[in-house]
Amino acid sequence: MGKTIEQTASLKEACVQAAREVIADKGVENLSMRDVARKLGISHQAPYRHFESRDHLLAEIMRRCFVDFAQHLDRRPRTGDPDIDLGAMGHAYLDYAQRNPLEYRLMFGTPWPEPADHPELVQYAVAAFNMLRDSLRSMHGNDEQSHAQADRQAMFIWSGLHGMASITQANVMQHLSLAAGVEADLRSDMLGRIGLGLQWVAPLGSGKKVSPQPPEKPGKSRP
Amino acid sequence: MGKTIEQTASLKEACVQAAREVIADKGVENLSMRDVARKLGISHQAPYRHFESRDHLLAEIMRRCFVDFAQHLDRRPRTGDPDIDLGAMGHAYLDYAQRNPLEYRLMFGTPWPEPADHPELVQYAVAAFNMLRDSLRSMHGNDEQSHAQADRQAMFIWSGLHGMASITQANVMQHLSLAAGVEADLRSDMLGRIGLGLQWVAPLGSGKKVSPQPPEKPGKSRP
DNA sequence: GGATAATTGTAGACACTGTCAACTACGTTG
DNA sequence: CAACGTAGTTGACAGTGTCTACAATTATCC
Repeated sequence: MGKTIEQTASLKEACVQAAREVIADKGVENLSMRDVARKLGISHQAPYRHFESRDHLLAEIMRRCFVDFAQHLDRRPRTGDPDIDLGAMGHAYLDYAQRNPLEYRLMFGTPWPEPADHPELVQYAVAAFNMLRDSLRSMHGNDEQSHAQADRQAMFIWSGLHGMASITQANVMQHLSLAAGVEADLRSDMLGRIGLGLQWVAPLGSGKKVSPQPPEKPGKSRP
Repeated sequence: MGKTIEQTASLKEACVQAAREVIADKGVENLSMRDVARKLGISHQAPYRHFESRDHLLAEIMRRCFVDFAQHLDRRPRTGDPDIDLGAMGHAYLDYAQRNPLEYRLMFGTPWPEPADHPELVQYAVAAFNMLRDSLRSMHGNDEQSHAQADRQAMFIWSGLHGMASITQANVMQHLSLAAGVEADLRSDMLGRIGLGLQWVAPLGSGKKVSPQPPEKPGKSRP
């Protein structure tokens, strides 16, 4: 049987597409090479001509997700004000996670294959992170100290956003019986708190110990 | 062949133990019912007398992890000062994740089985979350407004901690070429920022929109 | 052009998985 | 003693990833 696919040259492309469809309705863990082969009407070994293994196929899909993700972050509206633009980036991050749950899960919720075997994947993932880091670095000086501060902020932001995104996707909040209205305004609240947390600087005499309670006097949080 | 296991009554227990060992050296995704059966020298179907399916075995293991985890959080040192004790809880959380990476991954990084089929799992997971929530609620009033504020703080803390824990476990930081010293003090820094973020209260006239940049005047973060 | 080599796809096997069904051994209870 | 429920065994079945051997097609080089 010869070529049931239109584009004979792009079976590789077709595999990726088919795999994404399979993932979409059966989940990542239930994606099988034989599924994509069946879906394309080709032999179960054909995909192996284009992808060394199931992991390599998955890695390619993940890589593309990171490209999409970075583009999504980059295409956010910009005002010129670094603070507001940073907030918009956080918004864009959570937006992507909410609108592309499968892709987000794939990138950040699936156990990664051995990084050494998939250097391109790592490279594109780092590129996505660098969008956040560069954004922050541009708001500080150019010395080592400022870079460190920007990186700390980047890790803080990423942690908060990723944590919220993955908790949201786990559909676990419905079991927590949260107080009324909390779930509805969660995103705004989280972004606000993250913004405030960016202000943190380690106490002066901090060799090892850093007291976890904040300095003094802000809002009427504790009535 | 009769009973190669000492305690004949506790084959169920032995299965759980064997499964945890398999997970420990082959990873969750590579845990197989037949593996645990082999490890115990019993037939491949014997475990099915005690666990309806692989998912049910996994759910039982996860449930126990949540028990351990809650105990670990509960046994943290206490000073009586709610702020400091809360900080210690964050510390304990990250500590558990760092010292029990397999268990943490199992609870928070593995796709959950259908919650409806495993109500006990959900129940124990919620109990762990409630330790954090109750801790926060005890620092506020008893009205609905205060409860909502506590729940928002709980979600914020959990997001930050979980985000950091899972990023750390993913071993991805080594690829980010972070500025010197950032990775070393990351935990203190994160806890400090989370503590500061707890102070956030939504701007007064906030119907839907909340500006993401913080109010005014805190530390010398931006030189 | 024609021989040669590389690429692409197929077919069959192997070892592995989860799980269903039928079977055996045994302690309890009527 | 007979009936029965329980725990464990054995054997199947439909899946899986991937190895190997094979055929067909296409590109390359003299």
